Amino acid sequence: MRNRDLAVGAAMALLAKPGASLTVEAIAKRAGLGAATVVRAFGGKDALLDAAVSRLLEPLVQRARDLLAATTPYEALRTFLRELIAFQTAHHAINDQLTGLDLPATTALRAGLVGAVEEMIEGSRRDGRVRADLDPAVTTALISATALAVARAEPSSPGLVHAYLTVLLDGLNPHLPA
Amino acid sequence: MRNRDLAVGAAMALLAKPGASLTVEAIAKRAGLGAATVVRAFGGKDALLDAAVSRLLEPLVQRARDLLAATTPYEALRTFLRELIAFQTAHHAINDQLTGLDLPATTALRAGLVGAVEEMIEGSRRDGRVRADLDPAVTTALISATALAVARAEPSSPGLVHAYLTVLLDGLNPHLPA
Amino acid sequence: MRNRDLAVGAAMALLAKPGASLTVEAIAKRAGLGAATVVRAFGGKDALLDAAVSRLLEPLVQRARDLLAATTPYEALRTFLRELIAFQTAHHAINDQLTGLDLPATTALRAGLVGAVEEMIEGSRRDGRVRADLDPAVTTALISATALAVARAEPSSPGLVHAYLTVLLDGLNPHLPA
Amino acid sequence: MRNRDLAVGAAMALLAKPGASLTVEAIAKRAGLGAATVVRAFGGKDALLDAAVSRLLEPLVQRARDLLAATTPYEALRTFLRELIAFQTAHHAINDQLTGLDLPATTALRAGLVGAVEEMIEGSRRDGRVRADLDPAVTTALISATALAVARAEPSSPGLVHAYLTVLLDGLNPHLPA
DNA sequence: AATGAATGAGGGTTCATTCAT
DNA sequence: GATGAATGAACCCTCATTCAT
Repeated sequence: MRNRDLAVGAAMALLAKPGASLTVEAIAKRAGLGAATVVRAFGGKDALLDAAVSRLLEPLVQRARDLLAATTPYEALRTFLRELIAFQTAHHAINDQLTGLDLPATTALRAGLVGAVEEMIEGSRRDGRVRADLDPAVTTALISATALAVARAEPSSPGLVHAYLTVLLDGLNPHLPA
Repeated sequence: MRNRDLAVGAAMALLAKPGASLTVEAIAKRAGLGAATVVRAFGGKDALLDAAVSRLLEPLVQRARDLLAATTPYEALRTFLRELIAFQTAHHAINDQLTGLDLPATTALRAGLVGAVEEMIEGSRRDGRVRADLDPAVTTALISATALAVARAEPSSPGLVHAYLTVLLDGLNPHLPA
Repeated sequence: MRNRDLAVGAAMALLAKPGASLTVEAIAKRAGLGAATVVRAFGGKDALLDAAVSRLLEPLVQRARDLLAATTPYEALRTFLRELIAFQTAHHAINDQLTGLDLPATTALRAGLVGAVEEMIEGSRRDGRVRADLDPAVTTALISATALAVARAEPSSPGLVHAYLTVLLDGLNPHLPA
Repeated sequence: MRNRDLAVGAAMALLAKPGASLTVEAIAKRAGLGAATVVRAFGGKDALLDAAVSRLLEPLVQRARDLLAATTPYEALRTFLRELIAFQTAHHAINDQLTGLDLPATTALRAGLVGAVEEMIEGSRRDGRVRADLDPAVTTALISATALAVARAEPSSPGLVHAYLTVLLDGLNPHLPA
């Protein structure tokens, strides 16, 4: 099963490379394998990419859960947002060329990630660190969508990320002036 | 040529239809033309889509300029943001299937749009309506990236848009609590 | 639409050639066309072969109907059987490489052909020319299956066909010795 | 080798299963072996299938010889025809997916089978049980071809087999009415 | 000038066969 | 000797582009 790892690794590398063509042949070549080999190892392109994206997402979801367990929801949110953006920045292509594919494991992980963020939001609200006049689910959706976008912005810059975090967290602050 | 208009119109319609296949043939069929005619009229698929997207973007840029001329920068910003999101919502596909294509006119218009937003930001800062601790260019980039993302979020909802505008504008408010 | 005819003709020729490989590329090459052209003209391999086989079967079905109208059922049966075998002989491959394909028009024509033969059988029974102790539908199935087989036998020979017709028709004779 | 037996057994089972995919891998999996092992043991797919089909045909040929030794040629013919059809019915795929393959042993056995049937025919003729106006070799070919076809007919039915045997044997009867 | 028709390039997938372990 | 793994060849299909009419 070393092939699976090679192929997944190659796909992950390509996912991280903006503009890379995600064809089976390109992935196989990068893995030093034949195209037929990677197809056989996974049973189809979708399954291969599902495995690759899942492998990228897994530690991220785990990290979100760890943060929730280790610190306050609001601190978890602040920290995780930074890391989420860094991750997305490092994997530009992860949401570009994947439309139309069937990626069940990836979908499940994404749901897990959204769930973790929602916990952070809800906890922060209970702690009075996040405004209570917005629906938690909507707030979560807002964060997910915008964090992803900031990461994908061209050109990306540390300043942009900082501005995003500042504006977002201030905008979520419950103690706003009238 | 009248055919150019027909083709551009068809492409615009398809761009607005999520999930539509943006093949030359599909565009030509919708335009009531032959595929060869469409290609010949533009010299390639890229040029055709460039024309179509430009035509979609043009009134948007114009609207931004009109708002700047008609009202205060901050009011212009608030109003334009809503309309920008509505536009993106109505043209989901506009940024999905266009990666990797060479669209010079579209790029120029996007720059114009960004420029107009930047003027709004800068004016708002001068008027004390937007915080001054963030770089205007970065703030503009932040708005552009996130507005687009909110529009493309699945599932989109009025609540999400409202939350976005609320959080963003509050986060940009210069009178924040310590 | 001259391409369609060329492609269908090429497919028909290949169908008649025992052992010929019925790939899209082989058909296209024989038609003097590119593989993509024939696929485009029909929308898929199945549709192409359906058209080709249908075109082969059509005159045969028509001939069966004409015979039914022109002469007695029994004469029609005798004549048609000879022609059916000759046809199958000339198109060996017609039933070999077609398993697993979706050929709606062909299926319909085959049903029409079976229906015509059944009419011949039933009429012959009424006229006392075919034994009545066998179910007409079964008799039709028997004739269809065996005629096809005789045609496909390797090596085929006029003697075999004659023997088949003799044995079959004598075996169907209602005036058998005790 | 024990593996040869396993592989041949698996191939035989798959040959009996209509619609089964006769790939090397499918055969190997059913045999509980690796695909490479199966190929290595036989030197190629053709040789494997040749062995499998031969093993299926062998007892059939033996049965034909036994019948010839045990009873009158005509009785042997009648009995064997029934069994031949039953065999073919139970091994639909045996002649479907085998076209184009090189199966020397199978070919030899088929020849042996045809030889046995020919002996039955010739003996029956000598005994006055089968008409003498047809060439024995041709009559044999007729029987072989049609028996196979009846077995493969879709939908198969006991009625069809009975009709076939009735019509064929009556048609071969030497005492026909003028 | 317009287009139906044609196609080369490229994509995903299957499979008999080969090879390193 | 057995096999998981690898692959080249072949297949069907899509699509932007070109060409003859």
